[in-house]
Amino acid sequence: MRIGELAAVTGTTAKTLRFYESAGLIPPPHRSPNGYREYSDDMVSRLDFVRRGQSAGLSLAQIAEILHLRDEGRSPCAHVETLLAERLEELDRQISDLLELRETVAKLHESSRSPDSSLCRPDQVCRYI
Amino acid sequence: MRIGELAAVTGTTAKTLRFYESAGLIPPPHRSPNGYREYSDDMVSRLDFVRRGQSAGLSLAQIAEILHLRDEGRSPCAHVETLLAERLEELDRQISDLLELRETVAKLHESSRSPDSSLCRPDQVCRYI
DNA sequence: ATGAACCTTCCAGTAAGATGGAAGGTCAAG
DNA sequence: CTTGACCTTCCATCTTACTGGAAGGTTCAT
Repeated sequence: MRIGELAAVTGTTAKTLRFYESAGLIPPPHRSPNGYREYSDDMVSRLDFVRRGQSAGLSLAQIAEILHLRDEGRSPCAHVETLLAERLEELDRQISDLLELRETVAKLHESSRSPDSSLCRPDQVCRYI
Repeated sequence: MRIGELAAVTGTTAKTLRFYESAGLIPPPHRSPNGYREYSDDMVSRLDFVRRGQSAGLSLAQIAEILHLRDEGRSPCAHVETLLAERLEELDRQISDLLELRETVAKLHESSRSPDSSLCRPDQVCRYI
């Protein structure tokens, strides 16, 4: 199948697939005599894996690592477990950071809703922040 | 005060201050005869405001908007309230997205911890993702 | 007079994941 | 024969908030 069809099947674009190739996520495919990329069917599942990896919050670089392990015939299981554990820790950090920020912003917003603009003095930028 | 001193006082760098000037966050200051930037003391509070705005999760562009309103002599209160409300909505969206993602990743990670590698088949990239 | 510590401008690059466009080749249908 | 839908490469751009470095001017202490 050619790049446009593969893109349609996997819900992405030809542009993105060429980018994925340059990023090492998919191997350079065979070329037809006219120079067109010609993909085999198993690229579909590989790209599905990429999409699932992204849904799991992994970066393309991490997804590429996993794929490369597999390409070398090695089982990526242990590495995947590590990546997922790290991602989980990072998510917990991000979430608690955002919750803290949310509290800060909520307080600022609450105070900004009291329409007591007499307290708004020109010698400061904004009393709410 | 010169740029290095202002940077030290406000906890940033001369490089960043020049960048802030180019981004319209601080006005171009007077220059000494030798061409050095010469800042007045009220730049300190302006930069403190920038830092507080960032702590509230506002972008430099949003902070610049607020400062420009104030620079025009207009009260930014109403605009600030809108910005904070939008930021709060966005934070809620981000947080719930991350919580959802955390659930997904936690499940994947849990299943990846069962060391049943007999299920790891070479014809798929990784059964965990 | 010389070295350190400032300052200046300008240009380039970083992360991440694409996206847009130019200029051109290929192929099938009408 | 031409139109339209594909495909190719390469280069530039987007976002955000800086950061690095080159090449050079200024000031102060020793």
